[in-house]
Amino acid sequence: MATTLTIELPGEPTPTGYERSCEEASPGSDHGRAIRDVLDRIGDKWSLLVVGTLRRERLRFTELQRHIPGISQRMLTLTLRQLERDGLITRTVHAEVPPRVEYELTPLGGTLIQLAMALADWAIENHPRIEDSRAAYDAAHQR
Amino acid sequence: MATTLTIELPGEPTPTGYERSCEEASPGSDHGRAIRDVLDRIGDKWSLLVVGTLRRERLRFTELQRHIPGISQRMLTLTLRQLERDGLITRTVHAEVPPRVEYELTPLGGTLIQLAMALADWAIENHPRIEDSRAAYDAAHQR
DNA sequence: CAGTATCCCCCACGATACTG
DNA sequence: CAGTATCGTGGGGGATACTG
Repeated sequence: MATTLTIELPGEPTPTGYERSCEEASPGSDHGRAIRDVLDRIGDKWSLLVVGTLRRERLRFTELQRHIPGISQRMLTLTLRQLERDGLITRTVHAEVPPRVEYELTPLGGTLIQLAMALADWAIENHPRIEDSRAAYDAAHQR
Repeated sequence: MATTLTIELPGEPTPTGYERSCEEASPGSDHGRAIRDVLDRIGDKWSLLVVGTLRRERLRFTELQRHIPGISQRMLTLTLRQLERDGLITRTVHAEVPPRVEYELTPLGGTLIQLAMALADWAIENHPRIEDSRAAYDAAHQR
């Protein structure tokens, strides 16, 4: 069983949201705001990592913290709250002592994973080129 | 006329870079660094906008500034320098008076466009859901 | 025209301490 | 266990002025 992701690559101008939003002076437009909102979330330090960690299993607060080395309680809380507010994860409190709270991806959060994977694949494939370019640039411009 | 690119997304564990980097305590690992580097670039305020503006035409400094309302000279310069250092755009100085400097995408920069489009499409398609979720969350948690 | 150079502000994030 | 509350800091980014 495999999912199929289809991307339209316009040979002729079939303007995508991105193209249109670039034309029309991006920020301020509705599309500009949508893109900015999403970029703010995936561009921050922890969101994508949290989503990735939840991709297969529902996890508790402390378990998440163990899976994501370096994250502080504060940032884990904040990140989880934002993801919950945006409808990307759910937070379930079980009425027990001691308290048990579980987080899991929503379907919407699941679709974000596809994006994250495309991003990660591009990053990993092209990072060597980027590093080489940086080295060359630094060599040419240092004094 | 449009080309169709179809990608098989494995339903069974064929770990992608993203998945692997989530497993292995992302930051610190090589993949973690690659992803972070790319995220830092596309997550910032102007890079994606600059790349998008250059997607079809080579442009001069002032032209870029006109196409991207709100960007300051300083931020345009900084953004262009980083993109150039990462090998995503080229900077060509023509020996003329007055000076003429033109920026254009490299092939590597061109591949970034694909990413940007996937991102933008996801953002535009899902933004309504996100906004609804936010409204619901805020209504439920306000005091 | 295509940038530097300064100054300043805000806030994302980290560290630490405390709590229902 | 799963969080708040508080304090402090770095640097991303804006405004403005100046220059080869």
